[in-house]
Amino acid sequence: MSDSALTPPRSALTHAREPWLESLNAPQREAVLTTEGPVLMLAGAGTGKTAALTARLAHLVASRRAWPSEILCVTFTNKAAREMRERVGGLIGPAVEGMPWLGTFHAIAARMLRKHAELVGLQSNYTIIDTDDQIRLLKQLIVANDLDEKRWPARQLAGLIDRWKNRGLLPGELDAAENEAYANGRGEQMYRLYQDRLKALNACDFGDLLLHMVTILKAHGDVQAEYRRRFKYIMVDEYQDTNTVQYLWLRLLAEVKGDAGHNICVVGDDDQSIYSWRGAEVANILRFERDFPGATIIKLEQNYRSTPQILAAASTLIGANSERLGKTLWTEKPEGEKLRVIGVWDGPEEARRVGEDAETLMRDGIKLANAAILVRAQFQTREFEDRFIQIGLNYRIVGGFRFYERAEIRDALAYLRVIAQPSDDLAFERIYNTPKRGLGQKTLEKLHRHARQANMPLAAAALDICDTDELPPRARNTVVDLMRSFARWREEAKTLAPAELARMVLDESGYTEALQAEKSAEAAGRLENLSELARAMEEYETLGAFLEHVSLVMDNDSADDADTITIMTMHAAKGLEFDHVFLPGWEEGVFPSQRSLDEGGLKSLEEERRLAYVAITRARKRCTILHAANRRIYGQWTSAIPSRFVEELPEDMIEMETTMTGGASLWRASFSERDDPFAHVAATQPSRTMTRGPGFRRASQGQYDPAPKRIVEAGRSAASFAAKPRTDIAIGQRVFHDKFGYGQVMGQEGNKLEIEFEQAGNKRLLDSFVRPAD
DNA sequence: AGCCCAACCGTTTTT
DNA sequence: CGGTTGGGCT
Repeated sequence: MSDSALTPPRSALTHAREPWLESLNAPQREAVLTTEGPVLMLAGAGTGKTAALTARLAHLVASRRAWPSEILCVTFTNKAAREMRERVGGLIGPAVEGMPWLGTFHAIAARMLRKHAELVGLQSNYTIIDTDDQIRLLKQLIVANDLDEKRWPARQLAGLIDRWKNRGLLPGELDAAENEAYANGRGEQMYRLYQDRLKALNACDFGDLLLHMVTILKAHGDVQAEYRRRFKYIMVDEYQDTNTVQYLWLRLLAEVKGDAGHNICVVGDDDQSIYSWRGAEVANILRFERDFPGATIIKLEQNYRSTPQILAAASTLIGANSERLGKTLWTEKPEGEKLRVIGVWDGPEEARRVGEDAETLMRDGIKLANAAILVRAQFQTREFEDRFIQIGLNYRIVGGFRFYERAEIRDALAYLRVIAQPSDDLAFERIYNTPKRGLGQKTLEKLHRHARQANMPLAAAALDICDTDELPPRARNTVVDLMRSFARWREEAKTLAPAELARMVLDESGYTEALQAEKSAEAAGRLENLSELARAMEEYETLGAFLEHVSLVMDNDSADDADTITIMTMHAAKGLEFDHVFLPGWEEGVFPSQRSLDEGGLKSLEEERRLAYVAITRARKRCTILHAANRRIYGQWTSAIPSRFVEELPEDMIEMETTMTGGASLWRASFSERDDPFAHVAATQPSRTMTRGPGFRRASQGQYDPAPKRIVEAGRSAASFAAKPRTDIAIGQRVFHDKFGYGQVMGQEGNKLEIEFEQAGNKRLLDSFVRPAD
């Protein structure tokens, strides 16, 4: 169908004008040219999904089927949206500028909601609160309703409410069991109270953005009709990750009564569904054909990324799952290496081994940026970090706290929010005693009481209360000062650039000063982050514009160009690719994780398997899987058998290696434990057992001598080949390190330093990790 | 109001 | 083991 010969002249013309079609394969082209009716594009890993999606978008515009403003194109992350915009821009030029409806689910829903806010009792300038505010608000409600916050933690309630919202459930729509889940049947009541409180604050949380829009679209046919008319085409990326409320929202926008359905094209891969724990429903993609009858299904199966060996291994592994739509990846790439499966003694050895391999890569002239270590859980990163610092290997850990989640950034933003929106109580509460200015719980309570009585926001109440004698003189003076500052800042905000205002506020509030006084490594980092924030604000004309951006775009991609190996979770690696991929920790209890084995049964085990599939398919050239016999988890030495996923790999695609004496037989012994008929029943398998045997003793007493022949001496390690000692650092000098803080240089050897840290003790590391102290 | 210590807990993460 | 949190003490 995709061939131009089969389609009339128009297509020939199209080809001439649309050069991007040339580089697509047949199914990709079919996906681009099938513009009418529902389309499900099943795109396996590395099959050029984004290329097809962007080409389709470009095609719709170039062929005049729709104006850019008539296409709704939804992604999950800002990164994906940005990438799409850039790539489409590369194809059709500045026309993308006029694509207001290309963005994340949340950004688009927020935009719609601004327009129709009054239909759910909000004003169009509503605030979007994040998880932190959400928890604090719930905590207040829990206490106010005489619930024991210890027994019924706010986190748990927040989790429940999130899940309800993900499923599109309003307070009145919970069934009995659901309601029982919190505080003996008070879940629904608390949910309702929370929603009321949000409304009173003119705020909503992330879940509400979509849920409110679903409510509006359902109840107001005119609004729904308006959007249906507007969106001639709808495209959805990563459809397997959609949750119920997103699905409902899409249906309301796409469905046309009495018709086969709108021009909705969804792209996804059921085999890469790894987010069920945050509400994603694989069922959405599995059901697509039934939801949108007459759908065209197009499979992208030609992989442009990996070697045949990597694909075969991944395909065999995922074949063990049930309920798949089923795809078979293939490639024209030449034969490559087999996958390596390496068994090691313990965690430290695993890290040493990966470090050595990375050094070998460097010696062979391969850039470390082409390699990645993908772990199941964050705790695994530590072992690598320790080792890499020791041998001076450049690394980068992706994940952890994101920029806008850091306390100092959130504090700074809270100040700005109070300036922009005096009614933002949550922001006010956050900073009214940050930095410490001697206002405590009691003052806050009085403010709250006054605010409630006078029915005004906290900030207004604070101003008001100073005319009374409700507060003791000291507190009153402090509050007066603070409110004067806010009045002044609000005045400045009218003329000053946002970035300048931020600097002024941080200065005058005493925030900067308090951090400077701390003198710790952390504080220095925080100050750095704050200037980063101010720098980021330079691009914005108004404070309001910046805050809107921040509430939805919470990402922090600092693209540094240093040649570093990347350490990140498998989840975070989805969508990325690397020549060389290391997959450590393939042990029962680590991967698949103990929790997935204990809870969730087969379903969650299959999700772990999909995660393994995602991880393997990140590799372009070489994939190295490791498993350790012993590992320290939560301070306890634990021994484990290799992951069942290792067994599921096709034998002829892998090369086994073990560094342990006794060799493979030891592992075979481990495998044979699974002859136990219950071994494959997740919950009954005692997969992680404590060991008090020789292994435990040897490892914990540090007497284990790692096969010395394999260890590259630190002094000769690859990192120091290009040793260019820094001229700005000398022995005896005081230096600063982001993680270890201040220290004194005790020795220098090439680009390596020996430093006696004030807090962290003696360390050897690369000079690029430190800077001279001021 | 603020500091310190003990108890607790411990996947994956976006917006 | 190590980070966070909350309660209790000063």
